[in-house]
Amino acid sequence: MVKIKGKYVKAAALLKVLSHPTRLMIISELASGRKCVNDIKELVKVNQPNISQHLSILKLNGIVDSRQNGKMKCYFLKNEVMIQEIFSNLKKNKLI
Amino acid sequence: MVKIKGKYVKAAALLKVLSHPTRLMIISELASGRKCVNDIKELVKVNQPNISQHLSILKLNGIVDSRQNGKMKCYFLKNEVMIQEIFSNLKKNKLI
DNA sequence: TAATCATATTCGAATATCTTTATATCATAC
DNA sequence: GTATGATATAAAGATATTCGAATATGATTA
Repeated sequence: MVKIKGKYVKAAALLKVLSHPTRLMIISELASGRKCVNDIKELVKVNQPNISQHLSILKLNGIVDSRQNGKMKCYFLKNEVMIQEIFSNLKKNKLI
Repeated sequence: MVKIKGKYVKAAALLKVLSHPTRLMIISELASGRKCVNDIKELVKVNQPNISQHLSILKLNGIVDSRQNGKMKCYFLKNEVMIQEIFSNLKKNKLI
């Protein structure tokens, strides 16, 4: 009766990516539309390298993607439906 | 336009508790009914102190509760609706 | 009470994560 | 090309997490 642990490892990894206040706030901001790094930095009130690092983690984990926009770089949610669902779940449960 | 960061801190804290494969597996097992520590240990295939540690984290964070049952201790999901929702969400998105 | 089964706690080592500071890269304008 | 604005990366230090080993506590029965 061995459960397939791999799935839990993957799910846990995604949840871990989501389990940081700054990253949740970034996702929340991107849920209302794509934004460039400087905007996100202003909205989330975290210094620039740190924002970049968190964006990098989100991107590596397939949660956001980015596109160059002049000398700025815009980030947006990649799998919006899934994230929206997880977010509506958190909201429904009064977690955000 | 400052967002209330506190909520994100709380939500992130909950997600962090969920973001461990062993804890996800424990929750998954408890989703089908209360079980005592030894049963969980067998199902999840983790040594006893480690199971106890994870159960303790889950309990401290209000995800499970326990009741003494003879010389055994049974654990069960505390806020089943919320957990079921988060789980059905993960399942729907093929994460577990 | 002593023995035993069941579970919990403590501690240390290894590892991972987070933040800050400094520096590097990249795209554009001049 | 160089300068500048925007973003990324690297290194370092601080903190947190995880696990296993040893030990402790708790409940029950003899």
